[in-house]
Amino acid sequence: MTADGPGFFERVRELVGTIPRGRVATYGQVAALLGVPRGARAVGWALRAFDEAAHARVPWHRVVGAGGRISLRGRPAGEEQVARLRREGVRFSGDRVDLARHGLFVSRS
DNA sequence: TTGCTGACTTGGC
DNA sequence: AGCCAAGCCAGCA
Repeated sequence: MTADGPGFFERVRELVGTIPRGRVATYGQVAALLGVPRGARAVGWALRAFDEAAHARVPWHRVVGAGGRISLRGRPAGEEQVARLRREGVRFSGDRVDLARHGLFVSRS
C-alpha cells in the first residue's frame, strides 16, 4: 500500500491555511509541525508546486525563511509577499519580518 | 535505485 | 555583512 494518507502537498496546504492573519511561520517551523524537523526545503518545494487555484486559497505569503528572512528576495513574488504581509499589518525590521511580534506562537503585547 | 533540483537551515570564513 | 559548503527532505527522470 503506497497511498498512506494525504500527500505532502495537502498537509502543507492544510497547515499553512491555519496560520492566523497577521502572523508568520518559518519553513522550518512548518516542517517541524508536520513531523519533519529537517523538511524545511521540502516545504518550500511544496509551496512552489501549488497550483494557481491553491495559491489563491493558501496564505503562502505567511511562510518566511529563518529569522524572518524573505527567501523569495530577488524574485517578483518576493515583492508581492512583502506587500501582502504589510497589508496585514506585519511589521518589518529592515528586510526581515519581526518574528518577535508576528511569530506563530508569540503573544503580542 | 541513482542523481538532480529547489520558495531551506546552519556553520564557517 | 556577504558568500560557500554540507546536510536534510520530497518529487521526478
